[in-house]
Amino acid sequence: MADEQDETLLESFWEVARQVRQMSRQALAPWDITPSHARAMGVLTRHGEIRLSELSDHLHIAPRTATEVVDALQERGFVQRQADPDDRRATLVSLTAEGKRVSDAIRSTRAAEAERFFGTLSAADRAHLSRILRTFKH
Amino acid sequence: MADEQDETLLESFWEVARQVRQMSRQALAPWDITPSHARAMGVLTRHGEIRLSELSDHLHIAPRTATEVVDALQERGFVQRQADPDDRRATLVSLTAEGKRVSDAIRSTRAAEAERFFGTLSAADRAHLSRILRTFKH
DNA sequence: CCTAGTACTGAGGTAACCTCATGATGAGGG
DNA sequence: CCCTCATCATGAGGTTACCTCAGTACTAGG
Repeated sequence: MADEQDETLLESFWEVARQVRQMSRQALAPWDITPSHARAMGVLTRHGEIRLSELSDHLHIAPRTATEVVDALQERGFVQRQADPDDRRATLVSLTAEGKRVSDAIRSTRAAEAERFFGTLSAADRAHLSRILRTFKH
Repeated sequence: MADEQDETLLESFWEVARQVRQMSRQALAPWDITPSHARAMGVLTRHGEIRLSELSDHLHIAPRTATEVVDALQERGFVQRQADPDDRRATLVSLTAEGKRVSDAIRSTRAAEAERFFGTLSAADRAHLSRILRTFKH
């Protein structure tokens, strides 16, 4: 039945997600950075200087958690906090020069790993998968 | 380029995986059980009485972690430990009657949730997705 | 029977999240 | 003008889901 198939679909998805997660972790090992920190840097690369709350929105995490991520990245010298001149409650977060450098390096390595992972798929299947996944866009 | 596309493919995948995880959590809320515990019960449903180490293999987790999962499920009365008569180092884990009952209930609810989630896809797309995901099978 | 390996578990740790409470600030109404 | 209410970040403390390393109990092979 459809139910049966959907459950295995769910399981297959879970399984592949697990592999993706593991791959991601390995790809990031050279920089000794965690996936969630890397994702935060990706958002900062794409959006530039943004508020902490904006960052948490993009990452789909609670603001409090974004604070922790920024703490960690700041400690490593990858991001910096600045007071928002327009709203003294807010703090703006941005990548440092070092952060940009590392973010770019990560980005290209990740792309290579993704290529290796999804490379076994035919171009048609890749397009298909991409289209199907996009239909779930919130 | 392929790189660019693969990176977004990776991101799309991540995004959908996040939704699936969230859905899973919600579907399990009525039983106040966590996804990882539910998965362990699923393995026990499919395989019956097995060793703790076998359980950890099926779940792709360290044996030590399986110990913790079984501890929790045992405390709730869903599984039981028995000494393996053939090897006194080993312990066999199995579902209790209550555990079986709950596992079945979870299974059908999960299937319904999966149907709701993947239901927006056409039958063809579902088949496609299923096939593509299976090609990653370790 | 002695050594090497295997099965589980205690101890302790990490990543990635969460909620709730609090202090500082902004914004709109009276 | 000030008073209330919402919003921003963060301190404190918790949870889930993992991990490694060390130790104890046991099996198996020579």
